[in-house]
Amino acid sequence: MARKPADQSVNREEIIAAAADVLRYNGYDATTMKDIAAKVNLTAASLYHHFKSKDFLLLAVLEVGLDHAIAQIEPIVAAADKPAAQKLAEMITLHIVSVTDNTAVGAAMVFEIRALMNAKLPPRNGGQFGQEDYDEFIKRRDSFFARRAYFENLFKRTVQEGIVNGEFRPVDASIVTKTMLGAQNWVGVWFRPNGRLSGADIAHMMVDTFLHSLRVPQGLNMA
Amino acid sequence: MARKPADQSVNREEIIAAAADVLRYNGYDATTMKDIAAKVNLTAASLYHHFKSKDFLLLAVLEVGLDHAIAQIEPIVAAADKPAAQKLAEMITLHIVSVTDNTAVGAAMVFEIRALMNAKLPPRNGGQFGQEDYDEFIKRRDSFFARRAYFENLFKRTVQEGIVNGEFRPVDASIVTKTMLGAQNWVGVWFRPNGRLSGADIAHMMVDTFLHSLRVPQGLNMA
Amino acid sequence: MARKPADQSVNREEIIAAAADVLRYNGYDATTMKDIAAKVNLTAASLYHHFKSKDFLLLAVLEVGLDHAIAQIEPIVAAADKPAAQKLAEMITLHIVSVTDNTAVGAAMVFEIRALMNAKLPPRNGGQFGQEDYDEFIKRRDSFFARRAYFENLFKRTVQEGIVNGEFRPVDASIVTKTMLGAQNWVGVWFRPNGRLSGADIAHMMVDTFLHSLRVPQGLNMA
Amino acid sequence: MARKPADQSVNREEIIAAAADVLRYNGYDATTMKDIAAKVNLTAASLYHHFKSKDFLLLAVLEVGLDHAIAQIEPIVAAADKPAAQKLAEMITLHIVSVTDNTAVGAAMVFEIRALMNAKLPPRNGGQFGQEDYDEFIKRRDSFFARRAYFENLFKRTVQEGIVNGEFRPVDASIVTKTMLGAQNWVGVWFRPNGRLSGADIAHMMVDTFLHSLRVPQGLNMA
DNA sequence: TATGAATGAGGGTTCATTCAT
DNA sequence: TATGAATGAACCCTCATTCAT
Repeated sequence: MARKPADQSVNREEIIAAAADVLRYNGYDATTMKDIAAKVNLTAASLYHHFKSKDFLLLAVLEVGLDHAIAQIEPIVAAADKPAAQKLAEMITLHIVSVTDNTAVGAAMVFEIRALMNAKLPPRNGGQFGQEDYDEFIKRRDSFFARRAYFENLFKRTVQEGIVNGEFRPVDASIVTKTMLGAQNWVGVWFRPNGRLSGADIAHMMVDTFLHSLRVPQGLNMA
Repeated sequence: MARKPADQSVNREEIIAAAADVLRYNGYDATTMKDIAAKVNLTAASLYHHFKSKDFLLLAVLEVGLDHAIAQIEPIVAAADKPAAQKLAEMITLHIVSVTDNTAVGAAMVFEIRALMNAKLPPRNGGQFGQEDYDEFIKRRDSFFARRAYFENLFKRTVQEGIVNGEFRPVDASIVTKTMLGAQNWVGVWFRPNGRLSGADIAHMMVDTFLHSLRVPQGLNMA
Repeated sequence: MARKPADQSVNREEIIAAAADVLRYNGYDATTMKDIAAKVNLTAASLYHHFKSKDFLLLAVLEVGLDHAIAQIEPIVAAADKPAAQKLAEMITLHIVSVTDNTAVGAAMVFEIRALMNAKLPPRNGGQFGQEDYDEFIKRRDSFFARRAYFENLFKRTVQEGIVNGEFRPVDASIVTKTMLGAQNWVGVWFRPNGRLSGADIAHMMVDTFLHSLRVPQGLNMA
Repeated sequence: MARKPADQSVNREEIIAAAADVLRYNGYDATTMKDIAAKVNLTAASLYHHFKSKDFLLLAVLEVGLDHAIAQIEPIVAAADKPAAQKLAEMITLHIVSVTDNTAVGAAMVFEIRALMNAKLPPRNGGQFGQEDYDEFIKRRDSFFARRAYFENLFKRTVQEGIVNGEFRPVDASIVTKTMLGAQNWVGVWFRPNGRLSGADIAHMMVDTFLHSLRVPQGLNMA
């Protein structure tokens, strides 16, 4: 007994996408390997050809989501000759849209960090899950957290840039960043695809909210 | 042979507090009845004398947390003769401090809503868990969600009040509310008790951020 | 759903006895928790109330078997005023009979040592199987091996005693001991309860074989 | 895309040797097809081009081991004009050295018989594993056990020969044989390649032990 | 021949829950 | 009230085996 019915062979990316979907809605613990497998027409056992364990699969999902998010934001931060306000507007927009449209990003941002932290390896008893696997996991997990901090830092730097520029009021850039990201990530919690507003609509309003808060009132400069 | 050594018998409140603690850090699925019981020096079986099921216990925690949050906020909203800006400042402050200081509130706000939504009762019908229990659960759960919407609405109404007043710019009160609450709830995700800033400090900055965003610039009125 | 039909509650000793039985015939890997549970009218899950894991259960079986074996042999070795030959005769007899009659002893002597050595802890992923459990296991396992060496040493000392006495020929006591124990333990491999010979019969012949080999021929002393 | 890099194609013998190695140290159940395959740089799937199943592979290992053992012993037994004592000495020596030096013999003698007895073929009938395969397995397995009995009998016959000769005391040849073989096989359990004694050393001592036990004391004949 | 992908059948283990005491 | 013992259901994971390539 083996083989798939007939359709194409499934690859890593498809599994990650499927897992991100399920994970986002059910959470790590409530998601079973069977749930994920079903989404790609496989059995749970088959997933183990592609990922060493459920933890590694979670890790892969989060990595993909975070990479996507960073890839979107990074070039904007790097742009020269662009006001911080405009950068921030674009960053917020791209991030919110990522959260609403890309399940992996949503998962990476919102819910499953705790599961990753709590992951109690080494997971397997007597199997082929050895010390190297454990080490790899820890390494990648730490790397994920570092990159996550880096992601947050992209926002913080832009806020600081604006303050130095004189575009923004002098605020605690760290807390303001957490405030913005909190609001943005939280979108992943309440957003409903078929609701009144699209991701772009929401982004537009949040940009307005935060830029209004940060910008130095232009009129007052004259006074 | 049984019963507890000598120290006081455990009551509902203690269990709820213990559960809130564990729940907040580990999440619903990762928390076992044994974990919770251990916190109050009981066995898992004993918890069933106080709560009909794990789901009911979760519900109780969330109800307590939400009640607490509402109790704090409600009187502020009700106050007459107080500018919306001031009301909002007080509301934000109280809520953030609740999230950072009260585990039940933290749990109710941040993480465990999904678990409540996914709760699939009753696990089995062979036992003493009957239709009435099921009905009660559904009723209380729905009531919880309604109250949660009510809680959110308290913020939204205040924003609207400010807009009508002329204190605040005309914004989409709904999205602004979600933005604020997202940022506030997210504090529960990243806050560390012994960090650089206290809950009050954080609250102070967030109040500044959001009021700056909402307020109609006074100076410009003159221009 | 719970409780046992009606009959008595099962205790550790019964489970160990049942496990020893199954283990001895099927070997560790081929024995499932379900097999063992079935022998005592329990489900596999119930075994976990009594033993932390399959490995711990194996350990318990081996400890009981070895303790039994040592308890039988030790007093004989300690006896003063008894010729080494007689001691050895009694020791061999008791040990062989233990092997044939007591499944735990049989298991401890013959087959499951390798399983114990290969036990790949920590076994459980995310469960309540923590570092302490791991440490306890390692400690008890090492202790088991030490006691096993001690058991072997009881035979070796007796052989040496006989050599010093002049009762026995000067031989390599270590290898002779291993020879004897190998032969004796091997009985557990081929012995069939309803065969031609009882454990006592076999013991009698082995005693004859080894004493003949060890004893200094009395007649020759005269020559 | 597949096939092995460039080095020679793997053949049955190599696989059997590799399997014997792994089997001897880990036991049948704890050995996976992947383990064996890895030893010869193949994948588990590839093993099925050489052996119909894991059971057949085990059988092959045991057959090879037993054949080797018999091939060594048989000519000695057949020799005319050689005292039984000398025959036995040579037989014991060759067998012990086989056990210590040849993993297949070690496996065949010591550990894996039980696995062979418990083999429950065929696992599933949906595949290409048909009735013929089943019959072949049973036939070869029975043949193996018969040859194993024959092997034991070679020793027993020599003992009997010595008794008839007058070289040996009248003993229960069957039990004495089992005693000797038990001791010899047990060497496979405790022998460590880099220990104090070589296989030949051990053999020397065991020969001494058993011949001393069996031989009619020469000096006493005179008395 | 060789292999990657897939799977059915378990196996060990956890856990919410029940019930007799 | 409290608990120890018990269990059904489910979960993660492994493994021998198959088959298309």
